[in-house]
Amino acid sequence: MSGFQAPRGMRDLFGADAAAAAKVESAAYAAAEAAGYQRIVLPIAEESALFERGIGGSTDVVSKELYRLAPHSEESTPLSLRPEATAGILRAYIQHGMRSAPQPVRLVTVAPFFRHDRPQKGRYRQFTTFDIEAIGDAGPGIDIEVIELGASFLVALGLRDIEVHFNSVGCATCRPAYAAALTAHFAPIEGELGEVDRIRLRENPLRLLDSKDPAAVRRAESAPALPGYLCAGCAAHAAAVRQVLAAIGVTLIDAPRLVRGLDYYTRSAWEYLLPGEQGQQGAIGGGGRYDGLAELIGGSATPAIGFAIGIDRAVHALQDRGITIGEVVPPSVVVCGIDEGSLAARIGLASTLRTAGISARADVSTRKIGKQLEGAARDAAVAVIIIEPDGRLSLRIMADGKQADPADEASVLRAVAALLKR
RNA sequence: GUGGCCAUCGUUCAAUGGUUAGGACCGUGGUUUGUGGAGCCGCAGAUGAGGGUUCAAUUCCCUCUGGCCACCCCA
Repeated sequence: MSGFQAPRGMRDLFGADAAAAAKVESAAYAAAEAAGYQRIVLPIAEESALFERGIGGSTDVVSKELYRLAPHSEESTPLSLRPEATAGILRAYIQHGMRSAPQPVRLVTVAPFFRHDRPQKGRYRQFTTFDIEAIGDAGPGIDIEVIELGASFLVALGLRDIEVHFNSVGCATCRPAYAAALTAHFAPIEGELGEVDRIRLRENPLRLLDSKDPAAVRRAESAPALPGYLCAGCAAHAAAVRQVLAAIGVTLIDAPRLVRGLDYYTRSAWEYLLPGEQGQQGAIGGGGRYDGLAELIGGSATPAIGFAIGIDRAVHALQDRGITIGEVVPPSVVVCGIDEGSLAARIGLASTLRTAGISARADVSTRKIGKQLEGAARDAAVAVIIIEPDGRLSLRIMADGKQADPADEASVLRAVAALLKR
């Protein structure tokens, strides 16, 4: 068992796992496209500066987890593997002048992303997410559309007990005042805080609300609440989102301490959570509004909103609940032959069947017919076509073992088509 | 990135400081050489890597690699 292994935190997906992931991916595209979102396929790498400026140089995602590519030559611009989708999508929006298209521009992608984090179940260095971005609309209507789209996608997958935790993190005008209030609130106990929390106190006090440190948790209970500090615009926006979602049957759970990890979020911020799941499994996705991001990366002011749902985590959650979403489906017809000379005929006939829209494979072995039938039976084939030494074809129905008398190709093709139609 | 637990055929479990590391599943071949998932009989396949201790290491120690858990972070 020596030799090469897949890199740490990166997996080989095959068999049922690959089938499930593919199914979730196609369900994601179907859900998004049905709602008017168009696919966008982006480079797997971008200029490092895009992520540094867009996501925030002080975030863990950029400061510690970014896969920076070794420069190929002295002139080359530093590139990094994408750790998330939003920055790249907004870059494409700006680059291609999508602001002259009808707004909002609705985009969807299901793609792999890379973060150099310590791997764990549900947390991989290469992971796949389902991303939706709606760019160019300040909401709150589009907020509601996007939040509902993600929630109903997860419910339709079979995760009926998904919870939507919602908060408003304010905007550039109201958040500074709240941050100052939090700093003032936690400052008296600075000495009791851990090192990490002390840094947060200085750099991003909102994160203190997320701390697991007992001292910080206790202090957080009496912390001022964000809603009280929202400006009139943000408060009205959040109220509208809550009200309309309630009206259409999407229950929001208020999460005043929910603070998304990336710096660019404004106003609406939410997470899709599975209650009762341990570790990484619970946080299946999250989203937010990022009205300031376009300007940060050199575009004109453009409001935007989006979410990311982890495909890997969704698959794990489904598997943990015993929900089968995808399985390997072998071809329904196997073409066997009595003697080796029939190989060309076997492969040719299998191809003909496929052209006719029937899934089929040839048995390309030199095994005896009994072994060939055994293989077909294990693949749960519906029918087997046996090429007789004289070139005629026998159709055998696997369910009952009935085998018709040898016939010509045209009539066998008709019989197979009729059989599979039932 | 910090701390902890773990590592035997493809899978799942055994065993052991000392001849050929065992079973089950899976795979593969045979089963009077042209008719199926069973049965029977075969075959193949592992101590993650590198060091060390020892007469002897898969077993003890160290490092690395990888997995999992908590933290962190987030999808």
